[in-house]
Amino acid sequence: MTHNTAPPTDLTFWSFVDYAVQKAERELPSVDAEAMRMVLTLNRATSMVIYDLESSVHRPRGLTWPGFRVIFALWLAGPMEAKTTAEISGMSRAALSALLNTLERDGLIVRERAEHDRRALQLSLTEAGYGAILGGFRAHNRRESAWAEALEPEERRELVRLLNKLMAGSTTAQAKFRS
Amino acid sequence: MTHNTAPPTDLTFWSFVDYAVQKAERELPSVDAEAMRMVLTLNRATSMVIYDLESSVHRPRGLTWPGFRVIFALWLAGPMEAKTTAEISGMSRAALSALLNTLERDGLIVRERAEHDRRALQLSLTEAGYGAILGGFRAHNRRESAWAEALEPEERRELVRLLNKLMAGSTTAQAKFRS
DNA sequence: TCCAAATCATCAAAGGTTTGATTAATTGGG
DNA sequence: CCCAATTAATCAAACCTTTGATGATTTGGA
Repeated sequence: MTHNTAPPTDLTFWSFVDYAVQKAERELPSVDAEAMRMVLTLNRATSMVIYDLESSVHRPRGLTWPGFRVIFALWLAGPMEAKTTAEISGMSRAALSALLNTLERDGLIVRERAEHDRRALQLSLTEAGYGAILGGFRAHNRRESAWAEALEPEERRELVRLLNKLMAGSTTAQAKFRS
Repeated sequence: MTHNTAPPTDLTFWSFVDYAVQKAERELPSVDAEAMRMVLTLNRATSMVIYDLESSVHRPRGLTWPGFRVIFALWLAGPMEAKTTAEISGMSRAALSALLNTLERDGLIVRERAEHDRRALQLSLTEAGYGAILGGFRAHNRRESAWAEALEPEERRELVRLLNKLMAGSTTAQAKFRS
């Protein structure tokens, strides 16, 4: 165990990436440092953006981040089966089930049995749910704009392109997906 | 409410971004579509990568994703105060407090009072914790490599540069940070 | 010196996530 | 036509996160 060299005392959420990559290379020479840096940076950037959106926009309005994602999906892809909602909002069916209890209790969505398949659930927004997403999304999008301003338009497109390419690679990488 | 046009029935986690951006523009003409696309894509890509790492590497080894982050930080930045651990692993002090109960119970870390300030907590890895991170991180880094292969080396560097620029902009954007 | 303000950690309540059952409904091959 | 396999949803237990409150310590200025 090589905990001898004292780490800088002023490590921050930002500066930790550089420090970690260098230290890991010394500790474990076989490490893929560039991959490590990429994943670490991706996580940090996303975590910052989401924390800002959730804490400054959605929580004050009574929604959690996952709650927002579901209402948002229902707003845009309109009444649909719960299975689809889970898929496009990126959560497991079990997680959605639990989340729907809260959203239903708060009067934002309605659960109904699907007609063609009595196992399936049909989800739709209530008027209150529609109102919540309209107001919430405007504020949400203003924060998105503020973040986006950090990059030039061309850089934003390039970032999106690279992220899409990364996601497309998940097949080759044999990534595990949420079921 | 304009839920008239039926959404495609084959929406997936991937394809939802394009659909959502277009629909939002029709629904709310004032929307900043490019910012929306950027944040949506950033979230999806990160969510896929983290889900893969957590479910294929860490959970099978008995660690959660947050648990891994803490052990990882302690491995690289050595014995340190809990406050610093929370900062560099990106969680609130309260969240870390709860998480430490599990890690301590599992014998991976040790909590001690700091000598210079009896309010503070000094955290360090146990031998078991050190063993867990060594094995876990190797597997973790192999998955990171697999993901990184989707991009050319130059593209990986550019992605990191853009993400860092985005984070740097959080100051200008007056983002809210975790306390 | 002394006490109010600041700082560190934990607690409590409400919520969301994961994995691994379990229950209900539908499907498809024999 | 019927039953086994599949599929949709929910449940249960264990965990992590958030916000807000509470208990210790330490600090800094009167």
